[in-house]
Amino acid sequence: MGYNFTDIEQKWQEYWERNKTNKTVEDPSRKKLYILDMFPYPSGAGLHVGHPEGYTATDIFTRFQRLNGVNVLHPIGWDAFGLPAERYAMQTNIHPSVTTEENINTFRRQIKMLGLSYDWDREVNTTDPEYYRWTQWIFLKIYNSWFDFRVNKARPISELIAEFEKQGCSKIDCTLYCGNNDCCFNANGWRMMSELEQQKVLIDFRLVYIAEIPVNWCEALGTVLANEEVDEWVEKGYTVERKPMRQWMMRITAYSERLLEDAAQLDWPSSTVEMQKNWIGRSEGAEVDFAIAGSSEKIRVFTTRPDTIFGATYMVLAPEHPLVDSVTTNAQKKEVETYKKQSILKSELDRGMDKDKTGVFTGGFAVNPATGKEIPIWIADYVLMGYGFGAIMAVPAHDERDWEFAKKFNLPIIEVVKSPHDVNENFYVAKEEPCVNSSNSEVSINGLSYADAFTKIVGWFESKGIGRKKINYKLRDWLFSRQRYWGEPIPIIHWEDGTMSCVDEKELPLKLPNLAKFQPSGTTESPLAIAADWVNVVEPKSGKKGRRETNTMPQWAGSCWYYLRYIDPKNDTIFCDIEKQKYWLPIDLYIGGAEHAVLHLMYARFWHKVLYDLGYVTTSEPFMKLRHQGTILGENNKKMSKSLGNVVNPDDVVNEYGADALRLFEMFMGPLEEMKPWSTKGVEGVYRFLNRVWRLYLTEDEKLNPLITDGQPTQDFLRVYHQTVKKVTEDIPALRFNTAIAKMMIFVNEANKQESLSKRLMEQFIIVLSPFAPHLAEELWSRFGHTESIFKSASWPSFDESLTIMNTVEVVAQVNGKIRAKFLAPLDTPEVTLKDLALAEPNMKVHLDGKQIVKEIIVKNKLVNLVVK
RNA sequence: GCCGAAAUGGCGGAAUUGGCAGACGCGCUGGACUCAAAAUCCAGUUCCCUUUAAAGGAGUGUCGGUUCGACUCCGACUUUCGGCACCA
Repeated sequence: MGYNFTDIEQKWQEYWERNKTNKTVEDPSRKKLYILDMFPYPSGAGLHVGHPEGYTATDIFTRFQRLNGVNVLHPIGWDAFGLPAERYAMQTNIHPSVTTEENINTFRRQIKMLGLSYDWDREVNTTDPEYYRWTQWIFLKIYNSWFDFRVNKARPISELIAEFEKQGCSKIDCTLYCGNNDCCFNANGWRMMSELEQQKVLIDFRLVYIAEIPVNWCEALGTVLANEEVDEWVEKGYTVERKPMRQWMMRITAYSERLLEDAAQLDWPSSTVEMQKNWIGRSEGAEVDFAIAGSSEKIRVFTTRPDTIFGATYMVLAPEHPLVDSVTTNAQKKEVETYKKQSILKSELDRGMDKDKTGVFTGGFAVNPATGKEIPIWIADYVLMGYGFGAIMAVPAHDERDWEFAKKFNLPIIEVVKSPHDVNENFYVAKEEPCVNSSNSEVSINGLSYADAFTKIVGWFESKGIGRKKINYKLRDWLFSRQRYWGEPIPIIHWEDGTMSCVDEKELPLKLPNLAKFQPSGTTESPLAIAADWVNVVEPKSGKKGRRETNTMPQWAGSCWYYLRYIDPKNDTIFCDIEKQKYWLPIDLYIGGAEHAVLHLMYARFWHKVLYDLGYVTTSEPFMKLRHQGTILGENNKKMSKSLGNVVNPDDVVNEYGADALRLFEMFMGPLEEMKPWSTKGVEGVYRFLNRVWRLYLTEDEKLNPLITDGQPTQDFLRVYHQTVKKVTEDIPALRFNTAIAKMMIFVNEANKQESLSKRLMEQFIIVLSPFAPHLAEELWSRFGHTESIFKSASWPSFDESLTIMNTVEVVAQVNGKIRAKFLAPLDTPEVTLKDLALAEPNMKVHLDGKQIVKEIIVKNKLVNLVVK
């Protein structure tokens, strides 16, 4: 029988709720901290033990900081749009909003049961029209923006239109937007365009645009998936195929450089920064144009090895490349068509699976600008349309893939970098050796190192107007539309004349229509297409007919800015007041799963940067410090899963041991960021500790322990106390909760040995314990006669460094680095005395007997090491 | 294949600046209390040799190096986990 945690925890949870103990308001006179948990998706399964891990960590930090007088914003809310609720609706015809609300209620109850100190007045829910009104509003802000590479930031599209009206696109490098300069126009040209033509031009500039692209279509789900999402669903057994479709895209690629650069200053796990870096995939190289023999057209390629251009013996286009048809000769047409069809059907995943090189000759030839020779043009699916220009110059001698391909199809291999072996036997990709066989009448890079050859040959490209230095990124634009019902409607109307317009800001939120059935529409459109009343619109003035966009936003949209809404959750004139942001931003600590390393964390940074450029947010980065909680495995050391039957339900743990025990155990298991297995015995261990605390303070009949008096503590116990305060004070900000708890256990063990206990110390210890076990702490605090919450009436105790130190220390005596004796000496005993004390140890004498001391190492308060021969 | 992280008793882990390896907890062993059990309390618990103690030896994934001294620093390797994967 332990203490009655059920009553105590319920009592204090009700107290906090009634008294709004955790309510937070701006107070410029106080230091602030914004401590955030990753937005939970309220699934039907309820909370699992992984949730309380991160939540408890931030809660302890929050409570600790509040006890230190810091004004802490610590909110929670629900990322509630998403496919599971919609799939449930397809099966049952129960509206997703109904299941969503039920799930949220479960999550809220469970989270409150854990005693987390959220300010519940700031709770947000992405499916609430008052919330997604602003998601739509931000979407429109992004849509109505363009990225100006001249100033490296987003600007309102109206400023671009103003510029076009004045001077056309003369001051803009159009190649960065529409890929060529062919469409360029002057001010008059712009004015002469119809509205539809103008809109088409602007599409290439907007940060949100529609494109016909091959996407990952999942028939069973009735929706497309982002590249990043494909694996997840394929793993679950769904089939994902490639299909060209009209899709909404967000131009995240415009921010490649800034997302990369700014990541360096963030206090994030290095592995996460590294993953984002790899995802962005910056590489420096050159773009070069290869003329097509017998044509005025050119093939543009990206290469990181322009130094090897003299070795380019053939070219490869991606099967989807727009020039494929025009370079293909009649003789090769059939073969090329067949190959194209095959590879377009294959998903990128399938293409990657099979590393065996395949391809076909188009019959066409290009001219290598360095050698002047004609080289064959092939198509092959090892060249991807989505990277670079979807075309490569193949240098088989110095590239693994090109070498394999050349070997298979008998294409010439020419050594242009001095290689340690015959390049016909194997490729050589290293950059250490100088160039060879690389000269023509205008330029020679023979004998030059990689760096010098790179500079010289790119200089030659530039002088000839056929190429230039180029930085390329792996990052691709974000596929933003989903053919779903349960998501934010995209506030765009398509008119019968082909033009598009935004839903007026004043009409937001554009609410989801009520549907009775949620099955896919049968076409590739979302179920919204069925809601005729909602979809079809007429412009009141002109009578022009239009159709609403039926795609909805992906689940990531709502979580891209939720942390801003928490700052100002009820504002109905703006998504977040800028003055409030100035106080609260940026987020000082963000804790959540590592599975969001690239997706959520990259998308949110992107939106934040756009809003920053447009002047709606005050910082360039949202999350300054990020940590991931480690996965909690089942008791059998395997990932928790229903099929393995090793899932632990927090409800059960709380029922049996209480929330304080659950919190304490999750923190005691090991380092926050590491993966670690659950242990029911371990929960019992910390539960025993809480009971020891209870009994230390209260007698059997719940009277204050009579040993607690106004007397003085012993020197030794006073030291343990100060050591405990120090350890916990230092460990909490460093998120080392396991060692902080260990020290508190030592304190309680020592306290139990005392013949009398200082009331002052014992009261202070409750404060030290309170961030970890807030319910128990509140209860004990009240037993000392306090009438207000510990978190309102107490402040974090200070420690005296000098009192943490022992005045007698144990010193180790070593001979040749091996411990031969230990002895006690007063603190700061001089070295000479330490040596004498060591020499006096009987066992030292044994080991020193007959030997000569050649060296003495004496470390004050620690050790004496005598080196002998 | 490439990038990143990790490896310490029977188990989770501690030792953050090179200075007593194994804090704290679990488990286990013995004891106290009890008619008995639970709960609680006390003692012990890295391994080997030893009747015990003293004393000794080995020991932080493997091999080697630096150092008076290495879990900690350096080099090579093994294994596990996470990510990326024809990215030109």
